[in-house]
Amino acid sequence: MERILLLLGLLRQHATHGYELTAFVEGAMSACVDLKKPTAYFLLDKMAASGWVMVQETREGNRPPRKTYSLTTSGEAEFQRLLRINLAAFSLPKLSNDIGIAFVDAIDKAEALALLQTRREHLLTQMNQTQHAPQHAGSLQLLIEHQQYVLNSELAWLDTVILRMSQVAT
Amino acid sequence: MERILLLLGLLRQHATHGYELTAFVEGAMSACVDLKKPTAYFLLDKMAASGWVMVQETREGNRPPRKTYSLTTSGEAEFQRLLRINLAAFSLPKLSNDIGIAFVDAIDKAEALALLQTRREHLLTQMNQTQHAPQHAGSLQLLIEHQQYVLNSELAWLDTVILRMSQVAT
DNA sequence: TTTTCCATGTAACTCGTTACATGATTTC
DNA sequence: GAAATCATGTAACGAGTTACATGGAAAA
Repeated sequence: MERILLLLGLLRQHATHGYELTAFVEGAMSACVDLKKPTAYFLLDKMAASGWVMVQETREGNRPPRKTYSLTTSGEAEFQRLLRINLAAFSLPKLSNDIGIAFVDAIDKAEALALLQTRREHLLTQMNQTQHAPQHAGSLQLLIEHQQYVLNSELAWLDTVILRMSQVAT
Repeated sequence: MERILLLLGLLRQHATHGYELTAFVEGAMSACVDLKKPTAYFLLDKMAASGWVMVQETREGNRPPRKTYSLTTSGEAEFQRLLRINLAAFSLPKLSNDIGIAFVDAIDKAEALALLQTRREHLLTQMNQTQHAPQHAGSLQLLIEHQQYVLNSELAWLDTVILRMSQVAT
């Protein structure tokens, strides 16, 4: 549902074909969005079948033909509907990645600290990637800002855990 | 994989049957973990087939028989393996719930602010539930603390977005 | 000349959920 | 007497991923 909203929102800004769409999502938005090519093509088909987008095939020379999608009136309506639902809702993804944290005390303190340092480096790598992400127009940029904000706060939390742990007796 | 780690970790603390396990997870841990009964039963079967747990059936009177699971040596080894992988890794769930944020500017400022207020209330409700969650032993408690920390930081972020938006011209 | 890019898809698979089935037993 | 609790599962479904297929064109 978020993915449909995303595709409708992007197509609303300007009509494009699937390849360009997925290239943009997997490129410039890869830091905060996960949408693979087959899923995108599948959803675009579905959206066309639902009448939310119009398809127009174009062929430039001998290149593989493009299917250019553009929002219909009912597509705009669906976008507005999904947008309202999404903005009003809030749900944290449970069971994210820290089940391990719940059982840290099952292993040696020194090794646990080393593992958490590795985790910390992965986090830093992701922060780095996010900072090198290209600038976006308007509220699209909020997505990236949020991602950066979350990574920052996760780093702060991890550091308090590491600190607490290194102070406690083995 | 996180779910297997969770089940192994809980069974390591003390052997139980599926019903009690799922009752605990869906009750005391419901704030930070999502694991439904059928999934749990399915995974317990799988874990037994993999030799990570031993099954012992007991029947009390005319009650439905219980299958009590207890960790084997290879189960403990698998737990240790998964724990190390999980602690060292880090990955944020992408496309969480704020695709809508990316398209806020597609709707009227006043309505957007109202929708975000609704979102804020959902957030507060979740914070409330988390604060009423029972205390856990040892590092299990860290899971809940993290959840509370994340909710707090999400609230702070949402408030900056609301503030920024209410200051900007329509 | 081999790799990468363009452009679209299909098929098989994994993982998890929802809804349902069963049947005795305690609680209201 | 009806509803909730105990205790385990099955079947159908949905959403998304990976791996693969195709085939020309541009770049290295």
